[in-house]
Amino acid sequence: LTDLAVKAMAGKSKSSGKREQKEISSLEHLPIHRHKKQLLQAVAENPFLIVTGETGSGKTTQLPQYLYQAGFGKHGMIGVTQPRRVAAITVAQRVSEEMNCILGKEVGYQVRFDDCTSKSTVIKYMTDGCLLRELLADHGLSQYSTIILDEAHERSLSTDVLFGLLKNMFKQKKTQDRKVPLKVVIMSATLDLDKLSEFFENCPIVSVAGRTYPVTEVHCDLIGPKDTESSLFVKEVVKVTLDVHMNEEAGDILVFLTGQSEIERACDLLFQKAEAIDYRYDVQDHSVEGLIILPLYGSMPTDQQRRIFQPPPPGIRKCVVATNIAATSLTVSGIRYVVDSGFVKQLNHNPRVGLDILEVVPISKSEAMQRAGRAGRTSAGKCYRIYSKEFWRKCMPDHMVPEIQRTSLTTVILTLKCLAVHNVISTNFPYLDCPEERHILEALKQLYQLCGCDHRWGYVTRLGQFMVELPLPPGLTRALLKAAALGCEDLLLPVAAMLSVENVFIRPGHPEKQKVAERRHREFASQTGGCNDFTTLLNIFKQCKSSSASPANWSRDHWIHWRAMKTAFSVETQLSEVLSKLKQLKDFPVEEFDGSKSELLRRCLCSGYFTNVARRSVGKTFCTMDGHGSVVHIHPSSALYEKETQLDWIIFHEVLVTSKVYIRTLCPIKYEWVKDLLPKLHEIDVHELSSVAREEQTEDEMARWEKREIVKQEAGKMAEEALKKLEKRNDEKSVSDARARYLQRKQERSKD
DNA sequence: GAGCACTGC
Repeated sequence: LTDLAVKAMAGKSKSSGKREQKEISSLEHLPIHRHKKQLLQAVAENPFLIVTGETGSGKTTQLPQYLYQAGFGKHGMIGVTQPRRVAAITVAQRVSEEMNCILGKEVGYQVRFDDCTSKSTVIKYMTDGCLLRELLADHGLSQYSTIILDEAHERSLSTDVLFGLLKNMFKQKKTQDRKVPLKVVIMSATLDLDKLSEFFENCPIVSVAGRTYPVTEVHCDLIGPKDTESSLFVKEVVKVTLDVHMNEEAGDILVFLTGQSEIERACDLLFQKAEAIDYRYDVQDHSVEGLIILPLYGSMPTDQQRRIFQPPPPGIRKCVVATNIAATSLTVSGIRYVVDSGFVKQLNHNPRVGLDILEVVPISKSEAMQRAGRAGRTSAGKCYRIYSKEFWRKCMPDHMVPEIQRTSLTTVILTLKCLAVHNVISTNFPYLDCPEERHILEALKQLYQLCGCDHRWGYVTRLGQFMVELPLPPGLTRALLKAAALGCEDLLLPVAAMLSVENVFIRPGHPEKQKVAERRHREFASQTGGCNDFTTLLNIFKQCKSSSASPANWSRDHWIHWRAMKTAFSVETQLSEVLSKLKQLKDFPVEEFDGSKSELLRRCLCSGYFTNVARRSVGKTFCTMDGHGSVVHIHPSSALYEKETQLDWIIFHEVLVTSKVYIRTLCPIKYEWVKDLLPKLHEIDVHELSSVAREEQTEDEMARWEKREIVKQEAGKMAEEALKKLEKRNDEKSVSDARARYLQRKQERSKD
């Protein structure tokens, strides 16, 4: 938890410094204090309540204390959820200080890998994912008197699921075994409040003033509705940033860009204005005419992040060039100017091609307002937007599409079914924003394929109940359970852990160092035969864990991210604990293995990844067998890159869509291993899986055929769209190749 | 011959 601690400290030093100057009585000057009576009365009289207020209103720290003082904690804990772990920890720290008690006693927190609560805990801060886990174990949330969902406007996947479940609990009166009915408070910035209120039985809304300063918004008109090239906005951002630096009064600048490469390019350009210094190879302070330039993104080493929070020397201006991480996760103090690129990198799931695509898209108006707000935390500020008013009107949606409408829903559907919500279609389950039906159907199909739900009507299976206990993507869960049944989970646990954490391979910016790192990485592959990326991950895990020197030093010497390795070790421990509990159950499956030992790992992987089977097609390309028939390429980071022609059938962990459609982390398999599983990919009619849900059992054959045909047509359209996107990025040669492949595939299909 | 935002269990 070192890294979390660093971030927690960064936030803490700021707030505790403030607190030292003021007495605890200053809490009474918080904007929320005036609403204390009104809030307590509203909670007492209603099952649901919405509290809205900007940053600095004190709602997160004060409302739970008010409720506690008013006796709401007598019949159960007051649970407060946060979308992020650091937030849950820091807020709990702060409230325990305010209440003058030891953290973990009356006030505690729970996040993954760290439960800091006790029997005496009455106010519990936690991540929303943790509460969802608790709900799986205790459907009535009997430990709690009150649930507060904080930061609801962020619409995290878990918060959205909790919305529906808590509303259901109220509707179904599942709270009958309670002494006192459960109270639910939703805390949100001012977004769609009427809709939220309507959703929660027309509950009252209490508005609390914030404590922020005015931010002047300036449109620079450098980007219009027609500008979509990402190379464009980096230049424009740099231009505006330099303008701000030259012409504006003292005050630090926060620049919002889309990702690491754009940030590095922008920093390079900023430096070029003075002299050619490559900041990446030298961590000493550099300044461009009184400007310190600091990149900030998630995968950056923590020791470099520390400098972000330090104030600049007198007379020097600090400029932080950051990803969206600075919008919510990290607070940089002293910011007076924000430069907004207007774009964000977002992972979107497309059910029609079954691919996750990471794409650069315009932000929403509410996200732009959130970014601007970062300039008004300590004094009045200014926000420079590089895009025009027309871009704002035409290209930016009012609100971000919530995560539940953008991601694969397999895990969500499994969770709901395990909570006795068999009917997952919107006509039954209350989604605040309903995912498209085809998202739900695709999730049902995948769940069925992994044996998590039943063929008839999609009821959850025993295996599905085991699966929900493991915090892993469904395919990987299935593979791990297979391994456990065969008694070889030690082989798969480290692989599952390594696949759960961010990429462990360090890719240095310096070309020479990059070669050294690459050589080191290739050794890991060749040590275990050089033809299985999963085994390579297992190899790294084992070596790092058993390294005689400190594992941290070992990681540095081998160009491996130590931070990610530490997380992988924690994940492996947790998965191992969950698995051994499951194995103690009487009906946990036990199977015999009849193949050779060298096949064991791959055979287990097949049981979960047979939905990710591909077969070699023309040249170095592969064709997926999941029904989409997408053409994919092996990513150059794979040990099997440039060994394509030696391969026939393979399974892969993930797809990346960048300049081509790449598959990453893969291994060869034999057709016999998946032969019996493959029909499962096509045999099921997804509408049958959900027919009970939609109460359409009587629906006649014709209508179903029609629907199936529409789905097929859409899949075809989507393939064309995906290709069009690639054409833009590729050169003419590869475009014509792609087109040829596409036409060939189309012809082959029509023959069938 | 690539280059991947951010969370969470």
